[in-house]
Amino acid sequence: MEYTVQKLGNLAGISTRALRYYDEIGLLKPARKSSSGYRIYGQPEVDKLQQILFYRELGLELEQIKNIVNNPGFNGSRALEEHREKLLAKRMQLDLLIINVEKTISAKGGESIMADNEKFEGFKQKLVDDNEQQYGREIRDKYGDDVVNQSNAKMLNMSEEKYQAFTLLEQEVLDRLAEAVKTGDPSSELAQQTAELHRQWLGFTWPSYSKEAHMGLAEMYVADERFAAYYDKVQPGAAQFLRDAIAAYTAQNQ
Amino acid sequence: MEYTVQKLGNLAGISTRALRYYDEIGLLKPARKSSSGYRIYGQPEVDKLQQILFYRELGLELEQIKNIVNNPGFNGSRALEEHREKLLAKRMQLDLLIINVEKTISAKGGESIMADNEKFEGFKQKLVDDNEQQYGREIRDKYGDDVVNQSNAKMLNMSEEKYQAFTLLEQEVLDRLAEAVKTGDPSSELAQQTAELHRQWLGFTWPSYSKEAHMGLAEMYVADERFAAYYDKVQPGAAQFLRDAIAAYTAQNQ
DNA sequence: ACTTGACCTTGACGCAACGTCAAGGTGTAT
DNA sequence: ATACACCTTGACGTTGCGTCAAGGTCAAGT
Repeated sequence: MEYTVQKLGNLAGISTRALRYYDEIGLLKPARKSSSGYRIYGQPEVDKLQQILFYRELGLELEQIKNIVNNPGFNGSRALEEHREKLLAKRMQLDLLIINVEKTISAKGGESIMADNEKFEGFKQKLVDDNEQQYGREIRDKYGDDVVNQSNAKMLNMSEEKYQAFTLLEQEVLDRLAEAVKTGDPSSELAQQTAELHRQWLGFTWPSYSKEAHMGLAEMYVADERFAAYYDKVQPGAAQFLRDAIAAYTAQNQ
Repeated sequence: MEYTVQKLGNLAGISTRALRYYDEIGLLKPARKSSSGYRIYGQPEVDKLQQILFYRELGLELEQIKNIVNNPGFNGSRALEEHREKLLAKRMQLDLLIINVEKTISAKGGESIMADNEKFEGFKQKLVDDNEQQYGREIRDKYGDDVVNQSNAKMLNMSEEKYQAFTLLEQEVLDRLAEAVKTGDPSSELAQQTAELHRQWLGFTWPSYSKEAHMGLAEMYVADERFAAYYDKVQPGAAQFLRDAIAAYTAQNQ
């Protein structure tokens, strides 16, 4: 089946202007031009447009999309698998915002206290995630990790060194957590070290620290299974354990 | 606590440039200016910025956001409730895309057939949803439904009359489904009428119809509980029933 | 007091991704 | 031939900043 700009635009839900623009920039060329000059698109273009729309949804710039889909080595199936992963990640990021708004509602109702930095939970993560979507895989493969890390660091207004320390500390939290969980005791030395490391990690993105906010975040980790999953990859029950460790940590440092 | 542009920008994950721009357009004015001309923000501005970021996340233009948050009647708590609703809707819309990519992967693997129009499921819904976020509540309240419906119709490249018919038919499907489900028989006259109405509804957005695609969509309705919920609001089990009705309908019209 | 580096200001240019409009050609049904 | 929907190219304009320049301010260290 063949499509002119309006048919294809209707099919996909984009404007004819966008299709002409995509032609102009070399992102999506029509299969051919009719004798009267009309753009005629075919099946391969339909499939390619689908890919383009997924990439666009994930926040990539058109020039980037162009470089990806027009690469001779482009693999449509593999790309689809990646879209899926990234859409799931985007969904999780959206979940962060939903939880944020729910917490803010709760705080507004006087049921809890919310620190200023908590009010922006999710938005900053979105920065890094969006940056990762845009530059992550392709650029890492091509230029190595530094370019992306620099960009992520910039997003969070950190030096590259600081960002590296940030990500290393995150890994250390996970590693220490894995060990601590084996003790089965959230107030054990290892568990308290984990909580302290976690606190240090928070220091990178929080302008100020409070035990309440720390505890609030820990509660969030277990309040929703989607976030518990991040820590439970270390060990089932690790998110709960970390919450308890933080509870002990914040109570002890009162 | 008070913040200068960089502190507030770091807190919220936005650039100093954005904050200055927001000041410039009157969206977010600082609490005061220091003797040296520095912008100084306080607690009310922090809360307001959070609201702005939620609206921005939901796709509203800054001018629109400005009109909303600077309205003397603006109610922060009510706004937060609305953010929550809309974020959940956005999440559902994202789920559509995830299911689409999963179906495309399946089709690529030869496990199923996928029509061209199915490849863009979710993207077109995104158009209407985004439009609704931008213009829905406030404009409907202010000017009535027609302005938004016109805009939605334009999004889907329909006349206003066609869009009205489209939305009315959608309601009719739900109404007929409610009745049909009471028969308990997916091949009953009522159930088959429902499936026929559903097919007509699809005719508004699909350039071509196929039984396979129809069946595929019906499977989607029950494959994921998040979408089943849309039909199950009629009656628990209605999504399943509709799927079965469509199965009978497409088998019978073979 | 002076220096240094981080942070602040205003002003201005430029960009991505189109939306909109104008002028004129094409296809199809009546 | 007419009418209407759709096509083309060309061009201007918009939104929301990113980036840069020039110069002022703040705070800690010497």
